[in-house]
Amino acid sequence: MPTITQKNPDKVVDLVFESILKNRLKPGIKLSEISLQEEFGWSRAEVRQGFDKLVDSGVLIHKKNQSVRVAKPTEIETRQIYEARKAIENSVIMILVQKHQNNELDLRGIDSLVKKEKSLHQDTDNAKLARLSCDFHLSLAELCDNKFIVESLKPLIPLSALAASIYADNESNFCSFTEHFELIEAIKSNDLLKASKAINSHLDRCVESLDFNLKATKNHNNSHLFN
Amino acid sequence: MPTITQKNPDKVVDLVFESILKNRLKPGIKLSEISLQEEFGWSRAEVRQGFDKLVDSGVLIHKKNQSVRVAKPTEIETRQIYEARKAIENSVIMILVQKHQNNELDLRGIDSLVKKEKSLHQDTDNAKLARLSCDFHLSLAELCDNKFIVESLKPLIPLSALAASIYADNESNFCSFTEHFELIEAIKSNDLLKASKAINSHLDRCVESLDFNLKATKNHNNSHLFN
DNA sequence: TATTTACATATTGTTGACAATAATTGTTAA
DNA sequence: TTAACAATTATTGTCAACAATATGTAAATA
Repeated sequence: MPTITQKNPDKVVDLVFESILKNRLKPGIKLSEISLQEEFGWSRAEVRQGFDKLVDSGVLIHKKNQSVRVAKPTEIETRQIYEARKAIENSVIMILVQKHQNNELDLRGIDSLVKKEKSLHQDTDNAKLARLSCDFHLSLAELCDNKFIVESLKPLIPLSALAASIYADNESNFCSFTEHFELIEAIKSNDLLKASKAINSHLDRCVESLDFNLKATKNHNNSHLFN
Repeated sequence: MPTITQKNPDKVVDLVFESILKNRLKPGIKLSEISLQEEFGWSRAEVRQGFDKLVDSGVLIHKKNQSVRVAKPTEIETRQIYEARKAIENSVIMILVQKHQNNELDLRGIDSLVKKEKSLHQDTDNAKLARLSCDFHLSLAELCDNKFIVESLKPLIPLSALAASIYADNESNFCSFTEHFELIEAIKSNDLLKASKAINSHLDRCVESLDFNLKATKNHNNSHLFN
């Protein structure tokens, strides 16, 4: 975690991202500028700037003169999101294998992440598990030391979480920690092809495990959105 | 080209992108909110919103209380930019080959783009050629029908142009149209591996053709920034 | 001449006010 | 009761004013 001082609009972005990953902010929920202004003491302009960024990344939807809403990815969009993730993350893994081959890769952070996933899986704490799973994918990207790659992937993670929130009947095994483990093993084995197959099939299985007929059956309440 | 009505902040973004691709806006140039306000009749707030987006994408740099400046990618950043482009564009090409295998790909637009490149190359019109070259890469991405992929790639194109503006001694053959032609041929041959090699080596050669020692030798003037 | 200092100007940062629009509530009539 | 309409409230859209900061200029000093 970088400790650079963060402007309030960026705090808005992080808050919304975080709340989505925690499955507090669900697809379609309305977010008013004033509510955040009052809850966190930020000015309307600052909240608005944060919302603008989130709209740009596709995580929030904005129609003129209406409050922004949390995105509700359609089936087509969900498939596009995962296609884009495969595009980026496959390259991420290729870069990491090459780094590992050159002994330039420190996987200790990732290892401990997977361990945490394993232990939480036994406790069946779904919310935290989903959160860790997202961290896993973003942490891999960050190991590339390439901010452009990280920024490309970043918005796709909360979007995936939103898709899961709509279409995953059982979010616990939606993004499997055993596959994460296998992926790390593939990197450690310095086998490009094996690693490529691991990430692709992992992301493919994430989509396959979704049931796009579940759609509107889930209903959500608006309490305790942010914590 | 979609003809949806565009808000002024987005017009600011497009204007800056366009001016960079035309090589009018060069690395390090200062852009004041007021100048754009006066030149195009937009309000300061609108210009500011556009600038915010451009800062997010890395195309503009913003230090507190100072005017935004056009980014000056360092050597390391330039290599990262192209690494990210390889990540995304390699997947773009893979998707296009698969589409072509299924007869789902209309390459006529791209074909005519490459033809234009060829003819302009004979006229040695550098500015327009560089512009077309950028269009080529973005058009390929758009053929994927995946807005998330397009949005990931989009900011990397003007950043590449800025890098070229600093480090390319001769921008005419910096991004070679013959390689673009070969790339399209590879897609048409339905050969995944050939196409993958074509895009990777093309982007590699773009970086290799740069001279990172040229740096500060070029000086720029500030007239006629936008047209 | 070169450097510093003080002053004046220009630009950005922030906020608040007001207008425009949407969402909600209330009322009436069928 | 329900539907349609009107009135009210709440929220967003826009802009302008002022404060804070940086930049540019010119005088003063060594």
